Amino acid sequence: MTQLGPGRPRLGPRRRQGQTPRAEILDAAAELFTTKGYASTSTRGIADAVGIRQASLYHHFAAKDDILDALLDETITGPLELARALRADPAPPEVALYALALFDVRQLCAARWNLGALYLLPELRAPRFESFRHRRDELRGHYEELSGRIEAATVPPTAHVLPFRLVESVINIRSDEGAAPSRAHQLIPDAILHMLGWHGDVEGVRVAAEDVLSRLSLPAR
Amino acid sequence: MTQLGPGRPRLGPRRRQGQTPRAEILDAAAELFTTKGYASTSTRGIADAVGIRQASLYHHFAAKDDILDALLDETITGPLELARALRADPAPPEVALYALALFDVRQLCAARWNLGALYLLPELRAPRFESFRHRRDELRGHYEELSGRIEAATVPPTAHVLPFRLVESVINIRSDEGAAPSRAHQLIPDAILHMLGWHGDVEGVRVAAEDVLSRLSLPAR
DNA sequence: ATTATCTATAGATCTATAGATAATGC
DNA sequence: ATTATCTATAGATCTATAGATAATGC
Repeated sequence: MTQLGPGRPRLGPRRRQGQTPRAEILDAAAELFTTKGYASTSTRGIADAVGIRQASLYHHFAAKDDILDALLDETITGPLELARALRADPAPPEVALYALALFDVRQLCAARWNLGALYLLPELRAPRFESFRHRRDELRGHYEELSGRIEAATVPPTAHVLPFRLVESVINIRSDEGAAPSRAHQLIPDAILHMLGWHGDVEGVRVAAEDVLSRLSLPAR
Repeated sequence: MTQLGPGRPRLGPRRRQGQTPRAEILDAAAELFTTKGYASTSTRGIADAVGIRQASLYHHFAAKDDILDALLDETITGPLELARALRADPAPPEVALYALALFDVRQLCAARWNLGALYLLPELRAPRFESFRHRRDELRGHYEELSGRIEAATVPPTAHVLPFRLVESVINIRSDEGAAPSRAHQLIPDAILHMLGWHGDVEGVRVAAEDVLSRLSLPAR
């Protein structure tokens, strides 16, 4: 075992991705929370997956729910900041919506674990996670606002709630099929425009959306 | 307290919908599982919600997971049987898909609790629920098969995975907004056809789909 | 006799804390 | 001195079983 810094050595080898113990714990918790759920995952289970003792977790996180909160925070920050930036941007709504969906889908697909599945955990209704819920509600609001600004008389106005849901579906697809379809990056944003009854030049919107993303220097991670 | 049959009387009054103790337990469990999750709901919590002692649950269900399994079964049976019946039906694919989505959305919206949320519980990955997962996979397959049969060259073939996901989105909408949009019954099936690039007479498809549903005598419950 | 409840409890967790220990770094 | 781990354990659960009890029904 290579000793990398101060502190008593671990009994076993490192098993997890991540430079710091904190990152190792988050990686293990992400896998377990997304596959077994939050309450079904014990702190002992996380510690075993990391290769440390159960009590050692508490040197890095004060409580189990702080681990989940850190994961949620990590996942919502990117899309939420992009959505805020897009609101101040002159891009037309179909381009802004396309860019937001594209970025969001890319992040959901690229993550090592299916972190989006954390959003669907019933435990998030607990007061502890209220602040996360507010941030997610804000993101949802941005989607609905952009969707509502797209002119398409063929579709009823209630349809503006659906684009956000179509992006979310990437989570369920990954969850059921192990991975999202390889073309999801185009598929979902395209489907959003079709669904809203928008029949302009989708190809052109895609190019413009990529432009906006690089201009806002928020490339998908 | 009205004594309705044999057995030692309860200490407290009846609090739940349902004619039988079994139905009362399922009603309470549905509320708790959908709002707090499966693992976060204790058998004591269910018993308290019913108004009986924790141990009394075990007269009606051999184990906690049998309660969840009964709820899952109740919810998947309707749409799955409809999907099987539609496969043997001469209706064109856009009508069959519309009918299936309409029925499914209606059931998801009409249920007293948001039972669809049970489908998304991470605990369902456990071997215990394999048989339910198979039935759900079959339903998903029916959606994809029907979607693939709809001719619409404007959309890539991968899009056939999305109609099922758009129906599922009713679950998330109910979960986030307390209720589905009042027009969801039309909104989602219509959006599915638009999304697939199908530009025929949606009005006519809707009428035909209602016809198919009454012909198969599976009105939405 | 059968049924549905009750009381009591075993045994297995699970989270979090207290305090010891073994490294590094100043 | 600081850090990251370890051992040990308290106290609070939680699921499921054993066996008693109080109704109805034959």
